[in-house]
Amino acid sequence: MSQKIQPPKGTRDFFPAEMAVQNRIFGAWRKVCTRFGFQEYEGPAFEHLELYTGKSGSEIVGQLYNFQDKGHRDIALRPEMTPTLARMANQLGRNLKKPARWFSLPRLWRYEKQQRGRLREFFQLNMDILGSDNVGADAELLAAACAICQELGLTANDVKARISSRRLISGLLDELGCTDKPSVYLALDRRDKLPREEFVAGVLAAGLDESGLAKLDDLFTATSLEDVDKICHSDESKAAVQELRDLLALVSAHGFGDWCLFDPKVVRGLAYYTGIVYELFDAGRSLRAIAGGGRYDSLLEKLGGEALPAVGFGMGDVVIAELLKDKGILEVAPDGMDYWIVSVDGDDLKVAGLAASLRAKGRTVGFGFGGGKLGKQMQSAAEQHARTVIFSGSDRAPEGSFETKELASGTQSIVALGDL
RNA sequence: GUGGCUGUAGCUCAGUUGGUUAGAGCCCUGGAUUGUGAUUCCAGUUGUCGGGGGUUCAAGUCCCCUCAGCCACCCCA
Repeated sequence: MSQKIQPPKGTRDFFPAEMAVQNRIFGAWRKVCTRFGFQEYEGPAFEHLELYTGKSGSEIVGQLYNFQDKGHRDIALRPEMTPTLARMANQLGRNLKKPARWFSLPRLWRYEKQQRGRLREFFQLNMDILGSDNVGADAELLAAACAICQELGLTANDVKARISSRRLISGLLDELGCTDKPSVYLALDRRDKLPREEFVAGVLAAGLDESGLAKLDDLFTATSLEDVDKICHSDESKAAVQELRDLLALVSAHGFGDWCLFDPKVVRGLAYYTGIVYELFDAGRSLRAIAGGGRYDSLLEKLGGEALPAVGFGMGDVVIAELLKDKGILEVAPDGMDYWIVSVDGDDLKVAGLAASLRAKGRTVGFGFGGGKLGKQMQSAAEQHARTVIFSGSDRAPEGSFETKELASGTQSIVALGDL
């Protein structure tokens, strides 16, 4: 047993049963993306290491599968799709029709310790809109993320999109005299995990005073935009509040109002978000985030292209599959075939010829090789989930007709070849 | 990368304070059934007890290392 070579840590084998599940998730992703008018793109599975260190710094290398190729180039398996997207968009330059609605279903690799909902190799739907600074683009993506969950059989009772705004927090921090916003974002992102003293110390070190700290706490315990409006006074924050109101109205118009709620605790650790941010969670909050995204208006410029406003989100296949499993809606009925041919007289040529003529008509057809006992052949038909068995070489059917059996009902009949 | 828990047949698991030849169900194979499956009955195969080392007269059981899985931290693009 231990002699057998196991799959590498954090990877999965997809046997037909697992592959059917995977295809169901992929199917929902493609279906909804297409329904929303998005176009699919793909890039290389590996990129120059620089593409990732440029954006995230060299500490990211610890989380990457990277190596030197035979030409001594530093290469990394892609850990995310956005840098590739940015690179491709930059390549098109002014030829990029804006706004571009693009999606991709990349396989990604991250050198991390695996646990529930997090593996070293996984798939992640990426939906992005490039070239629009309109809040309608944010709403469109949020609606799409919810629509995917709906397509997979989930409801507003199962999934909640928690929405906030970097711009809102940024405006308040300016108002409070903050001198180091990135470290406050990090502290806020971990506010409920950090010991209170540590959180307070971090915030005070970033230039806020006691009253500023109290305001931050007020913001984080706010449950409505009305509360927030009373706390924040800067033009930037007021504009951000209005933007959130517009977003929620739009998402309601999209039909997903009850899937969404304002949650000032959503900050997202990532530095590059500039506007609205959101994360989708299972209602019980027992799993990791199902999806997360937001607006990143300065990222493409930072990666060497022209300034281009952008919004996007990512949804991994692992957490959503865990949730579907928990809900008991993960299993998919195996794809059966239309016909299974059972040979009565053992004439393989006859069977192959019959299969060919039915397949030419688009029927799905299977049969056992080399005939064998009828009972065994029938059992194979049942195992393959065939709907109908055709008996080939039966002397009970006239020339040009076949004896058939519906496996579900057990009823047998004589059917002309043209009617199969 | 840090810490905790777990590892027995293809799968799910039992295995007493260390004690002879390690068990059950499912699955699988064959038969009852030489022209009919998913029901039933009968028979049969299943293992370096994750791997390596140690303690002991004796280790699935105790100790150390290692590998793998789960959980929490870190991180979360």
